Formats: sequence, structure tokens, C-alpha cells
Amino acid sequence: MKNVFDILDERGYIEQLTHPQEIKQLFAKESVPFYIGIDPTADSLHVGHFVSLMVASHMQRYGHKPIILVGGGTATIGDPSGKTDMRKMLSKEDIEHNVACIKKQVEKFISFEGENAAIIVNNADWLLDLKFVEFVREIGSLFSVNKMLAAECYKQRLETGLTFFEMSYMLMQSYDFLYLYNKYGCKLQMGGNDQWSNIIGGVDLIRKIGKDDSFGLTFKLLTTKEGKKMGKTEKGALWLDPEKTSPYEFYQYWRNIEDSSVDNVLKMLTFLPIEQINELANLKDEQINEAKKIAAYEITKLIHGEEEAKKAEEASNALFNGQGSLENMPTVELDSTPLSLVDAIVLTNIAPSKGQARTLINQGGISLNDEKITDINYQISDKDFSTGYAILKKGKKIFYKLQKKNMD
RNA sequence: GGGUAGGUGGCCGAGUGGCUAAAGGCGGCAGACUGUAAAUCUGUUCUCAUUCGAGUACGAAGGUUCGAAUCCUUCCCUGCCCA
Repeated sequence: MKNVFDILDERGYIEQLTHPQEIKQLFAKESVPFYIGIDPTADSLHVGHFVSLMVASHMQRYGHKPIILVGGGTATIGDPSGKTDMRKMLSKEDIEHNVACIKKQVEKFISFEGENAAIIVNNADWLLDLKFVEFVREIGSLFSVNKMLAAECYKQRLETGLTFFEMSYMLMQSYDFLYLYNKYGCKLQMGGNDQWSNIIGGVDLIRKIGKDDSFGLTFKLLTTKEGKKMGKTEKGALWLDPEKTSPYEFYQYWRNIEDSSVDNVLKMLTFLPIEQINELANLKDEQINEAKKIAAYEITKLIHGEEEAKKAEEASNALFNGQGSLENMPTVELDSTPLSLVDAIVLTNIAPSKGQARTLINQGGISLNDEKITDINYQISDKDFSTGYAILKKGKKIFYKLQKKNMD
């Protein structure tokens, strides 16, 4: 059997490793319990977590045991890494709700049954009961403040201010690793590269207490060529929850990525064989659109299932190539006609306010049934529904199907 | 605890009594060009009413003034230096 290490490597997941040689040998030698942490700061995962789950899935396929740590305890603090401001704290109820939602999404990637079944743990279970003095004496004494301050993740914060509260985040994450090491024999922590400092904190902690088989690995963050984080949309993050980001929008996001990201996205976010990916990524110019279609389809399938992926693909074909049915595009029902175009735009959330709806119309960004409309007083009436529905379009890529509620 | 500099629209950052819904940049959106790409150029970017206009907004609450983001008072928060 191939070593997962090579898989992770050839697919470009790996950014940094604490002990490259040893980690590779470890993978070959035994089934390694490893953990990735997820902060339950929202009730859905987003693309940022996607990469972590992909890696965990690859690892599990090769016989290693995933431990998904949900940071119910640490979320009460908020990781200061890379943030310029202290994060707002979440209530206990929020966190519990979020944990439950996250669990469902994780199940799409990782099996909780079988030989190397994954487990989910919540660090609230051990962190909340810690005694302060005890913790500081036993764990805190093993951390050098000088070293921590030198860490990249704190440097930025040193300029704007950093509280002790936030600094202890690293200690807690390190303690998590130690706890999992002791309880489940967890030897490896994985995470996004922004977690590097926290990860080596844990690796060092375990080594300081006399063990030498703790390791850390970080993945590359998904970024565009300019280094912008991927997964941002005009509405904020690209969520994995279909209620927050519809499968159609999700599909379209990947369909529209820039050429230079195709290779990365295919490798990191799909399970397509590497040979096929290399072929696809080599397509030039206009042809690379084929690769994007495949990427969008595969990624959507992973998150939302085959059926939703097909629907999204079909809707997109219908809209952009004029073939196939319009049935599956996002639809909004209208109570009554006539309705002003401005109102319809706000109703469909195409624009958040009437003012913005008007600017859109004025700038020629709105069309109805393929006809550009520049009259801000336009009233949508029955004649726009001659085919039974009306297509409202913003810009080139955002479509909504309007339908009347009571067709009589 | 003492001293000092600050808190401005999604972010960064000008503005120090009326011409300020507040320069500039970033980000976002739209238009042109394209391949549902990138880059570039143009427009736009608080809310309601697009006719005039009105309402909210410069950490919070009060006050001075015909008029305040700009002045005064109290409070909250943050940086830096000293202890």
C-alpha cells in the first residue's frame, strides 16, 4: 500500500512538518491516531475547514484514525492567531448548537464506523474542569513567554495589544494534544498553516514531559495566486451548509475560479486520480473551462451529494449555454403582480436595499427575461410571465427564477 | 496607580465649529473587454424617498452654539512610556 505521506505530498496539502522523516516512517509503520481541531464559532463549516476534512479523509482511507476535536472549550476564548482584534465570545448554548451542526457535516468526509473509526471529542470536557493554579504550575511552567512572544502569530498582536486571556489559547491547545496523546495515543496534530505555532506548542509540550513521538503537520491554505484566501463570496464565507450557501451558488463559486487555481483546487478538494488532474490542469486557454466544470461538479458532489451536484450543473448549463431545464435554478415565489422591479430585486436578495437596487438598474446590471432594463420604475406584470416564469438576472452570473405564488 | 496618544463608514486612514454623508486607499458590486478566467479601464458603494428632500452616522451619555465628527463635562475602551 502506498504511504499517505506521498498522497498528501503529491496533492500539495503539506506546508510544514515538525519531523518529515519520522512522520513518513510512522505512517508506514502503524495506524496513527491523529487529530484536527475545529472551532465551533459558527453553525456551519466553511471552505477553510474543507481542506482539513479532505486530509482527514485521505488519512482514514490509508488506515489512520481521525480524532475530530471540536473546540467547545477554547471557543469561549477565541484564537488570537492572525486576528487583529479579540474575538467576541460565544455563549455556551451557541457553542452546543454549533457543535451539533458541525458533527453532521463532518460525517460526509469521515467514517465513524469500522476498524479505524473516527471519533469526535469536545475539549470543553476536559478544559472546563481544570484548576487554574494546578494548570499553570504543571503546564504553564513548561512554556517560555519569550519564545511565545517571538512566534509569528503573536507578533502582530503585540502591536495592537494582547491579553493574557488570549495568550493562554496556545497553552490550552497544547494541553488538548497532550490529553489526546495520553487518552487515545494521538501522535499527530494537523491543521491549517495558521495553526503552526499552536501545533508546535503541543508537540513540544509532549516532548518536554519525556515522550518523543509527537508530531505536527500543517496544510497549505487555499489561496488565489495573489494570496487572497479562497472561499469568500459577496455574502461572506462560502458555507458548506446548503441553507447558507445554496448548492447552485456553491457550484458557481468553483466554476468561476481563476485559471491558475484549477490545479490546486482539483488536487486538494476532489478525490480524482492525480493523473486525470494533471491532464485537466494542463488544458490551455478556453479549454480550461472543461476542467473547471469538472472541479465544480466534483466538489459540489462531495459536499451536497450527487443529485444536488447534477441539479446545479444542469441549472448552470441552462443559464449559460441555453440547454437543459431551468427547473433547478434558484427560485423565488412572488405574492402578487404587478410588483416594482426594485422591490423584486430586494425580495430576492439580489441587492440588500432599494437604493442599491436602483444603482444596479441605472448601471445596466439588471435584466429580466434577457432584456436589459434601465427604467427604475419598471413594474413587473403578467406579461413578463408569458412562459410561466420570469428570469431575473443581475450582472452576468446571478440568476433567479421568479414565479407567481397563485397561478390561476 | 502616574504620564501620554488615541477611539471616524466592511477594513485602513484623512478631517479639528458651517462648503462634511465625511478626502484617499483597500475590499465589494456593476459596465466595457473576455473564456461564466485573470489583468486593465470606467462607474458605483449608509437607509428611505430618487422631484425637491428626509432620517440615521464619526466610542457612550449629557452640555455649549443659529450650527459639532470637530468645543466642554462625565463615563467606557485601547496603544505606548513609567511604577
